[in-house]
Amino acid sequence: MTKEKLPLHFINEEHDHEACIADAMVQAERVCQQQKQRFTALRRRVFELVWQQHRPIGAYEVLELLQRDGRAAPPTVYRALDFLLEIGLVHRIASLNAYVGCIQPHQPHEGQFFICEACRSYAELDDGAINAAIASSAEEHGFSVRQHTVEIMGLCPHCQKKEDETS
Amino acid sequence: MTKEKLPLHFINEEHDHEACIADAMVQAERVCQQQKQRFTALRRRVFELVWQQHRPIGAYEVLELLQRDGRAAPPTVYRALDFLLEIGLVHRIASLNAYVGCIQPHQPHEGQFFICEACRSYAELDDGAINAAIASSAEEHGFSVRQHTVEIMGLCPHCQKKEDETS
DNA sequence: TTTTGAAATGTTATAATATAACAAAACAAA
DNA sequence: TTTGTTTTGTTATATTATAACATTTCAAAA
Repeated sequence: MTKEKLPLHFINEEHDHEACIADAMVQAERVCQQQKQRFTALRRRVFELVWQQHRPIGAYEVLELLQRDGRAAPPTVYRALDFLLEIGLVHRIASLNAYVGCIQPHQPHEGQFFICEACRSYAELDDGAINAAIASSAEEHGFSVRQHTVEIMGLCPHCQKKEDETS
Repeated sequence: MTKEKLPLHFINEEHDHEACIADAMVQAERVCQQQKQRFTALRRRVFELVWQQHRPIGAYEVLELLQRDGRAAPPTVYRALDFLLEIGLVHRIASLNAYVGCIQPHQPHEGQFFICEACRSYAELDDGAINAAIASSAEEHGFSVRQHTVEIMGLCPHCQKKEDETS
């Protein structure tokens, strides 16, 4: 489990990714049990593959990885991803046609994504101020919100530093 | 030109769409001149088709409409759309793989989109509070923003009313 | 006015992403 | 152990987007 309070996780040197994955698997297991959903071998494997990357990964990339275990076709991957999306274990990044593991699957949420264009690492948060600003703007215009997509592209702190050094 | 102060334009009964389109064409012309870009017949036509819908429209939908004028292939449409995106005359809605006309092409911006899932009409705004919340959250996490995607799905005021009546 | 080079468009093929439809298998509950 | 439901396999195909190269158009130079 990460020590940070914030649900933010740009990957960096200190990050213990083995532990991070293991933790995520346990949490996922729990979420499925709670929701009385089957965490089958396939679903577990797809979730693990997505989580391992720790960056947005395309469905066909997942497929390639999955095919190392044996034959598999697109619907297999999409169905597993759809399941994981449904119960909130992964999120889809619309602007990249890609998927990321969800960092706080225990409580349903939508969240916002900060994605580094250099190293492709990302951070997921559920920022009260952003949520409030959207809700307030929606209310002002009489719009009733069902779902929101907030994807912010740029450079993570680590890659900014690298960029400064080269220039 | 719409009389509303806000760059919001869910379409409704009062909306004079003929005038709206005509106005948009004039503005687009001006923007191209200013940026010394050619507003060719094709680009003009594609812009007009997108604007006419007044809702997010897919590239292949544009293609179909375009083909009524004569033969055309996907790259033709994508190139025109890419041009229009580049100079800010249209926006792409990533979560729908679709395109919308930009309501304030004279000043570059990114904006946020409220999209009605019932009637598919949309509103574009550039809400200071949302922008500020994103900027502040980014700063807090040391993230440097290059571009943001904010797409909010739900029901426009008009369709909420309709829904209330039927239930 | 003609030439010329760049920009735009046409055309064919194909890549990348995603789903439909139906068959087989796995599984949970009766 | 049966039965019905859920999950997965499999084949085909839909949808969205781009690569590569040929042709045309156009504006500005000569």
